[in-house]
Amino acid sequence: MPSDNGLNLGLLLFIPYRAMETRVFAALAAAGFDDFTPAQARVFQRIGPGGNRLTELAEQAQITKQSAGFLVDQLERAGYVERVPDPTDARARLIRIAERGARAVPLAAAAVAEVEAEWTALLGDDRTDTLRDILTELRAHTDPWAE
Amino acid sequence: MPSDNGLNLGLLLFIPYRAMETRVFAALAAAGFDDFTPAQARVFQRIGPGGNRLTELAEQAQITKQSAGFLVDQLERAGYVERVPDPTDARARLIRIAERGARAVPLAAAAVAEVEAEWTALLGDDRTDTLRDILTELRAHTDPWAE
DNA sequence: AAAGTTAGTCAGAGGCTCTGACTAAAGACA
DNA sequence: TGTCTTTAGTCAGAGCCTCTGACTAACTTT
Repeated sequence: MPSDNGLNLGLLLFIPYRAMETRVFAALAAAGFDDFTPAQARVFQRIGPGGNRLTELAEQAQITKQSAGFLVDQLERAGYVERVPDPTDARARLIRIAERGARAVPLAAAAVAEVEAEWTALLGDDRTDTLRDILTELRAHTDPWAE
Repeated sequence: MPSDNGLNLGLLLFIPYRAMETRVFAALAAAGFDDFTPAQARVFQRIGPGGNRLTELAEQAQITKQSAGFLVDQLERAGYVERVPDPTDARARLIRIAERGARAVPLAAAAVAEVEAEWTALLGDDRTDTLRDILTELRAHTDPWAE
């Protein structure tokens, strides 16, 4: 599906995304956080400071709540997240980052920062800022979850 | 894994990528090409004009050759690709786009173009060009397959 | 000619995601 | 209040995807 000018933007977006994911994974695995999968991480990544309901995580990750539940079960068993009752709704529970998860987060953030720094060294400050701006703008258009 | 300035670049790249993929899928499904999966498409997408060996497709898609073989089997059964002997190596076969696949390609390209046009309308010509330039530069750094 | 490498397949296991059906709690409303 | 509808989440089952390990056949190197 080429465009008139090189690869299509979809694939062009995917390639660095994949590179980032691989790097963050490798960094976490090297630090002993090797007992989770990419699919679990994609859910984990969406958990906000106050916790989220399963349905929210499912919608944001664009998977069914059954799939999200399956992944959260595993994250919970591995100690990355915990489920606590939602005080405002007895049907729901909030999924929160648990102790082991909280230890992984700064390592992941550091790995992200490292990759971003590499990219900035390559592109320069201005173009990196521009990239972030453009992607943020695109997000507002393509992601119903943009704040 | 937030950065100091909004979402991390990984997620920011992923969101529009996903949007593009979803749109292309929907367009193909609407035209009757609904008998293939995202995983199959990610392999199909890498097939070049002269065909490719299974191992090449596997490496580019970053999956094992067993997985690639599994997906190509299905694409072949559905008529999207065909395997022909590689004249230069009797062990290998070239995977080429077959008749049904060839009919899908222009539809996919049109869907990509439509989404890119939407994005251009949003961002403007200059910023779209800039985005493509930056991503192409990033690709050279993150993708061993960059030509 | 022998040894090592490469292309691809077979077999088996486990992980991911889906659809459909279900329970329980919440919200709407007469 | 009591009923109806919606929403949060789970259970069950099926199919798809991906991996590791082991293997065959053909090519390359020595």
